[in-house]
Amino acid sequence: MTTESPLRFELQANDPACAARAGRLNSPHGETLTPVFMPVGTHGALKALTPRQVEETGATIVLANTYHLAIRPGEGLVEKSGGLHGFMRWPKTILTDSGGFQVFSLPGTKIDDHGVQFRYEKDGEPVELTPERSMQIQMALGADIIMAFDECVPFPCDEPRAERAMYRTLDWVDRCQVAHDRKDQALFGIVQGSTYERLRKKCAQEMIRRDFPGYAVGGVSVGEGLDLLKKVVGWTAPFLPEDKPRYLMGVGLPEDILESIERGIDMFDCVIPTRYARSATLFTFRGRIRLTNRRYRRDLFPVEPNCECYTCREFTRAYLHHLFQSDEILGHILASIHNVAFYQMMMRQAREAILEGRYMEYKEAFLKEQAKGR
RNA sequence: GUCGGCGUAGCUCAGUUGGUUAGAGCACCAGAUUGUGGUUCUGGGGGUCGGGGGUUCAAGUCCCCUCGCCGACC
Repeated sequence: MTTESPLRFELQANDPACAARAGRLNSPHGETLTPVFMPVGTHGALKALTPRQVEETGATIVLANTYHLAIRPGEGLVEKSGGLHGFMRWPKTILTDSGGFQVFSLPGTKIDDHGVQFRYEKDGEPVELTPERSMQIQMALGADIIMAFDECVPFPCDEPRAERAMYRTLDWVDRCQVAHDRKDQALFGIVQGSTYERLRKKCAQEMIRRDFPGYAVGGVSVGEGLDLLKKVVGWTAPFLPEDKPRYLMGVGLPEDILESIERGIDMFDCVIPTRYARSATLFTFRGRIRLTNRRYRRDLFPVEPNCECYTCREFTRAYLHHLFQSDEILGHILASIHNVAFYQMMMRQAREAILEGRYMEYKEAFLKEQAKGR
């Protein structure tokens, strides 16, 4: 049985030397070239950026969050506003996360087979999320891609607990499929299994059997580090269907992303470019720089000379240093523009390299250059 | 001129009846941040305790002189 999906994924190229792939992902809101990085706009906004500025970075898909939007402003209002696309005025593709990660990231949650109770809320009412409720919210929000409600365990996690969470995730994904009845949204399944090869493979098999238009690898970016991340991806990605997009959730740093592309991942999201931007940490081909450092006080060069973003075209490091020292909002804006643009540039280059069959060379050169900055 | 109050980190201040190596907040410097609460966390550099003298085993603390600022009164 094949689920009909509003998503079309076309594989364009496989790198001859590794599992890296280039493809095209079409949603009702346009085309996205893969591998792709999706900037995160949890509350229906990429912090510090207008949708126009986000588009100018080259991003064609962004992420928002079920849990946060259900609490405020409530999915009903969003639905009345024309869904997330109308509410936040982002015309391109949107993916919503299910709220599953908040089980891991928010303190004071109570979880059982039925669902999760969040007791942490400081403002707004305490919330309960179940697979059904998560689907209900995500259908109202109206994103093009929505995620199954899963249980994400912390790291480290012993195998029995990881296994219980994995089977609960499988049970919940069945309930998500039953509850999801909108044909203009694609529901992705999420592979869990912590850092255990046996569980990852089992979970991948079970997800594939349920036939989704795309598959995510979840339960990473919880503090496991690059070595384990590579292993987990290596145990999972090769078993996922070739003709469906593969999404590594919550990752990550440039090196995390490049290593995972090599292992066959197509989609990424992470708060790092935007969060780091707000604390003055900017990405360059020579590694990260921290603009608040005194050494940039009189630095009249752009953040990254080879970057064509608005920030790098127009402003010096010294000016950005000054903006951060003065707590000017513009510092956050310009830094966010650059970091998001930098990630998009990195993904374009990776894609080009795959299409030309030289991905490994590209990755090695990129990482070598990054190391020079240290 | 007289009387009173105050001088401790860049800033605002705490410092017990005299008792180890004088503290805090902010600022500054440097790290951390992975399906986001613009946060938060973790380190670090900084002091002739206005200056000088005295009492004492021991003084930021008590005494004397002196300098500066503030207030009140002549």
